[in-house]
Amino acid sequence: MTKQRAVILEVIRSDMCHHTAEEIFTLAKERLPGISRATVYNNLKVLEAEKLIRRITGDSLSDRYDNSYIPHGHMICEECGGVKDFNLEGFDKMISEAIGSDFNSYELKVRYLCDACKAREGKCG
Amino acid sequence: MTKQRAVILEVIRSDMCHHTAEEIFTLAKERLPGISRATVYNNLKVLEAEKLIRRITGDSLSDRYDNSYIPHGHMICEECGGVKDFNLEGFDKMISEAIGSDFNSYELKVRYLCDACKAREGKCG
DNA sequence: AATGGTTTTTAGACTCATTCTAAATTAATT
DNA sequence: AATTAATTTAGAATGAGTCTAAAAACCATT
Repeated sequence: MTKQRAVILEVIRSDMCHHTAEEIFTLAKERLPGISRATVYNNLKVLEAEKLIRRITGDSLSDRYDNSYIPHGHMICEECGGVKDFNLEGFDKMISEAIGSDFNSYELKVRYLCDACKAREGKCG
Repeated sequence: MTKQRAVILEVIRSDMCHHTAEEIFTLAKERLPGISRATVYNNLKVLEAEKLIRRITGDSLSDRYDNSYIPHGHMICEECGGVKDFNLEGFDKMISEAIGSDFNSYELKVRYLCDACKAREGKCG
């Protein structure tokens, strides 16, 4: 665990946002001005392999990172792009039965309209 | 519906594979040698907006396309990369309840080890 | 079947996230 | 301290996807 890797992990754990690699790079640079982009990418891979973080793909152009490796759902507002976590009771068992096998992990993204954007619907401005 | 768009749709519907844009481009070119990559990308967007196909993101470097717009799960073998479809009975209702709202669509990917790769595990060669 | 207007296609340039590379640095081990 | 292995760095390279501007196809109306 180098100091670069520690800072990257701290950045990811410092809030509940799902940051992109670029955002993590910017935040890490505030503490380690010399850190390189490649180091961020390298360590994001290492940290995911160590199951300390989880990569979430396909929400935006760039991948994002979740500070928890434990699988859970992501609900994404189609209007504002905001991402929230949610859990599904008994979901693991349900998947195992559906696919007829154990599994290693899953990724679930639900696209919806969040309350704030729903309230704004149809209004001007 | 131009002839380019028709060919692209036929290519996607011609098998149960989840092709990348590049693969679709190559296959479409066999029938329309003059077709351009940009046309493929444009039409994939149009076809998804029309709910005739569905984009699946994050399985590999490039996006893939499903010949059905109806949401369903994808089970992806971590060893060979093979993708299969599967369905979850009553899943829609389960999600609605979990997120406390209606939703527009979802994407579910499960990573596992397929039977063929499981059988190969630990063997040499 | 010519007209004018809109939509689509095309080729290639462009963007941008991510990966690769090779040299330099750091950490770990003897 | 010397040796080896792992990590970091800067920048080049890759490659999926987007953008652009000009040409072509399509459409509705005379």
